[in-house]
Amino acid sequence: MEGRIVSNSPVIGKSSRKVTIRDVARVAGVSTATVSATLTGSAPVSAPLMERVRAAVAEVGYRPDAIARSLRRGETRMLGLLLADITNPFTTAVVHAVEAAAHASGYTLMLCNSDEDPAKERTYLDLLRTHRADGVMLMPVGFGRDYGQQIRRTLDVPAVLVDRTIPGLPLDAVTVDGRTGTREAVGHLATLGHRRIAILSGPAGVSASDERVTGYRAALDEAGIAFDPSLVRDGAFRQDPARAATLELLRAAEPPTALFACNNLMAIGMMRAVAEMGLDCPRDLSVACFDDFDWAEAFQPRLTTVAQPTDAIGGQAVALLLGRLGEAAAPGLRHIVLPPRLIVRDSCAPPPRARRCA
Amino acid sequence: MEGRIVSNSPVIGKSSRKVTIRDVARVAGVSTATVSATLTGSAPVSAPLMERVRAAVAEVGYRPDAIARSLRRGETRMLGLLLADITNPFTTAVVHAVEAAAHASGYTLMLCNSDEDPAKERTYLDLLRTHRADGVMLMPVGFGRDYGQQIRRTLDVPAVLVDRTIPGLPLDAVTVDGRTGTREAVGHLATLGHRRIAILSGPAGVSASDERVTGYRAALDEAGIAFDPSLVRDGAFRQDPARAATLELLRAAEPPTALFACNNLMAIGMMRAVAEMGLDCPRDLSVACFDDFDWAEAFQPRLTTVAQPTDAIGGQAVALLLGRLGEAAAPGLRHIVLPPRLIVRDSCAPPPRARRCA
DNA sequence: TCTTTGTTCCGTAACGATTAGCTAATCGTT
DNA sequence: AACGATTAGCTAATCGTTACGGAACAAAGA
Repeated sequence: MEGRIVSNSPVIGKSSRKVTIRDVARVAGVSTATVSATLTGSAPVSAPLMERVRAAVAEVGYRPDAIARSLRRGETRMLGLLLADITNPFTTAVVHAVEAAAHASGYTLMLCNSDEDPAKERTYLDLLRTHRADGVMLMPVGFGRDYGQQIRRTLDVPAVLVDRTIPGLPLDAVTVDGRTGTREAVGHLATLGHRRIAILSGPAGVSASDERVTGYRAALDEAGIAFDPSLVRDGAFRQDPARAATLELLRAAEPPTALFACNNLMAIGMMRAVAEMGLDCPRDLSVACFDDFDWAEAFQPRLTTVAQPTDAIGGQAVALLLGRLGEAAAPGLRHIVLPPRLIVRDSCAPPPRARRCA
Repeated sequence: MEGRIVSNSPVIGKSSRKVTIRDVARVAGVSTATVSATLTGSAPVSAPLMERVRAAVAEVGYRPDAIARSLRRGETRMLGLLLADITNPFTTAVVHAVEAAAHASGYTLMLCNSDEDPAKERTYLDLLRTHRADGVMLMPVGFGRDYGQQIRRTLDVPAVLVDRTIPGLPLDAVTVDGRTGTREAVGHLATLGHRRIAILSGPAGVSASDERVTGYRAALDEAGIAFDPSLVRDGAFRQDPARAATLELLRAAEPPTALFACNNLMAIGMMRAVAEMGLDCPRDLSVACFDDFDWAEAFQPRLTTVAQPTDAIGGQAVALLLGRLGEAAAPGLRHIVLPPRLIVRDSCAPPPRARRCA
């Protein structure tokens, strides 16, 4: 006979046979109903039987099967977490809070990353439906009227939008006040004396970007600075486009003296461009951005940022979603808007009048 | 009658009634077996019937229920992803690759974050068992002999260790060659003329840390530099301990002229300390670290780093795990060791002899 | 005409847990 | 002692899907 089996089974693999509730019942000498009752507490069980059941559970090494339970109960205790970009530190900070809150409430997360691709997002929305997630937290990537409608059609469970809202999509949402945050940061620049302040925006139509641009214009108005459309550049919330846009801005005939990036990725692209141009910050140019980094304290220039309350965002998102899961679902839509916080560091200074004098 | 129902149902909620395969079968005038066969292709179905089934599926808006399918088939097409720290950019880069690979193979991820807590890790291991994940990818947080045994007991499906190995835990693994990476980086510092090179290590006993310290000593040997234990400080792979350790090192009687941090978090802590001491890098002090950052090009000092191939790590981890899932599980253990890459930037320079002369 | 060989398709028994519905048994109360 | 009320535990149906064994029927060979 060929094909001997060498008995070195070092690799942990699938176990021999599934231990079911029936095995426990048999060993304990009770019915499966009683085992279930002791384990879930759904019905009263006498102390001695409980003891026998627990002993039997330990003896046979029984773990209840969540799949079977989900099928029967009609709930999975799983939440979909559909992200636009898991690589983004802002996202991961939120995810961290979401995970903690969900875990504390006995929910597990299904990780979905759309990679900024609306098609992949829809695929995942479908997947979450088939896998019967009890609810979904969504950082949407698309925009436009049709987009909202399509999500609406695919969605079939309670959902919460995180970071962005979608017009015409009636869902609970948790966002931060991008208008105020940007207004304060740009106001800070204006106060320092800057008159030509450029902004790197995200895609037009995305709420998080639009709000921030609105805040920018508000700050300009307050400072009595005329709005110059050529100082608003779309950096698509991504690093490379932001870098390119910054280079264009800085090479223009009349370059800005200050730059504001609407998110962290664009801030990196912006700073690369600044470094490439050989400019010293904040001497030659002042910069600031939305989103904070934990390394902002450690590298030069120490960036002035608008920090988002990522813990609160994640926690509130889970709270909102779990609120919808119970029977007593409040009727109206809920939109929680959290305040950002301006952190002033070293990257902003008065504009270089010296250059003009020289 | 009190309690009118106001017909403003703006919130998307649970749908009315579940559409099952039976509904499709009824509408198409076939058996549920035939519907299943057409949808999964598990058995031959004639063209006309297929057509009718497909039409019926579209008509009633049927989505197969993955929970029921999992129960019946005994596989969930879910993979557990048990992370030590989702906030770490290295981790998220790997997760990004893992997600892409898993998604491409039709698997969904269950996101678990142990937050560097062995107890939470075990809780999640249990949970993954309960939820019947088909396999697990694990970035372990503990160490020591007992630790491996405990994981072994809890684990019940194929698993792959990522980034770290555990002695006595016979599992497939994907890691990078930390020894070579560190040896090259520290060698680079030695070549520049540094003799007192300090290293911030992770916890002793963690493979990723031990390897890197080994590489450090190898580089010292090659350069003919005597090993000085006081130049090895445990930064626990975390930011604050690394900052504290760096301050101690720099305030010592005979401070090092170069610093190497064994991971990204410690690099940040290290740089904070350097900034706090008012030292200019690389003039006063040279620094380098394991792990690369995408903002390393954008801020000062532009850090010299040892970049890990995160895409490959994630991709290989999934490949290894999926390989174990099929019937034809290869007998032996597999351990894939990937090469890191030294990226030389501006943070290393010859040591400041000037200081000694002055 | 009567097998034989193939094809489709259907009925139905799992998968493993929960729970509605039921049967006894126990306990006070009158 | 009889009665309802309460309780503990059991049986069996159920969740939605897949896969096994066989039925029905057509084509082909004897």
